Amino acid sequence: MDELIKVTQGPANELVEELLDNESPFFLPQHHHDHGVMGSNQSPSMLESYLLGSMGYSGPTIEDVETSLSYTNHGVHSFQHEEYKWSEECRTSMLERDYMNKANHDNHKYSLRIKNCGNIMADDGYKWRKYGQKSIKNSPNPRSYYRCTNPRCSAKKQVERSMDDPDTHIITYEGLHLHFPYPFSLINSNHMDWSVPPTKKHKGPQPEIQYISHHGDRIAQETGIKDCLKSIYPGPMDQGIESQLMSPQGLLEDMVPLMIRKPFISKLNNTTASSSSCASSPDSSNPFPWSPDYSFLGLI
DNA sequence: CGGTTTTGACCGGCGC
DNA sequence: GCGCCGGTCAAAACCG
Repeated sequence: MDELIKVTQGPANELVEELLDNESPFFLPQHHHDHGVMGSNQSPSMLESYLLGSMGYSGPTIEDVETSLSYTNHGVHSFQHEEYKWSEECRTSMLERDYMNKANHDNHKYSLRIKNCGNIMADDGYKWRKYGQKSIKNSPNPRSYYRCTNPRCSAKKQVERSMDDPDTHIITYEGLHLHFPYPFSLINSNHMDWSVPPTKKHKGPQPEIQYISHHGDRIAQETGIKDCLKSIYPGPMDQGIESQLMSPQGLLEDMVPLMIRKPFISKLNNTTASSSSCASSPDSSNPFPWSPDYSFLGLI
């Protein structure tokens, strides 16, 4: 556990190296990686234990989400704001006020109700692979099962339409993401070329999610987010990279993962330098071997 | 051709 | 023990 604490106290680039390293204490072999039963009988990894124990982290609380909502919106466009809109084409895709199903809040499992427009699925910033679909008893809508495409990550989610509102998706997340969302992507090759922004775009129609207020304190809002990103970004933060990070696609800051990550990021912000002694990545030519879409790692 | 989705089979938990 | 139900697997189909 001392090693874990030491890692969190290192500078951001060292932290990333740790995260990239299979031998890192952060990435001890996961329990029940692909065969775990969703539920309470899954023994936590050391990371989870760490989050759960030493840091007093017990999964996202309602307060975390509330705090993150206020953080990401800076009071500029509250969810009660009657003029609040995402865009002309897609106005909702927002977390409803009753986004959290407290009944499912235990065991790192929680549900969100996300209202969409049309068929556009809420993009929470992670890449998911569908691994199953089941029709649910007493429900006309099937439930889809997704796993995070990052092989280091055992996060899962289930998505189904609400019975009472076909525009509302009920998304149940389980497990902790061990990386950042993919839209932060800066590397689109097998080499560490931070200067080349990615050209890959999402498939299909995407909601025009706008993180910048239509009305208010845009600069102040950007500044806060930039500071947050700079504290965890492993490479030089030139203007191009910054614009990528700050692109509308890159910051779905109102969505779930960042809500959960935010308390942890604030801890990273306050860290001081230390060394780490861990080995290199298994494939040093590709720092992100699981997917070119993942540009840098983080913790959720 | 490789990655993703679909879909029926399989499995385990749970209630009766 | 049996049946139901939800979750997962894995082969086939699909797609870019």
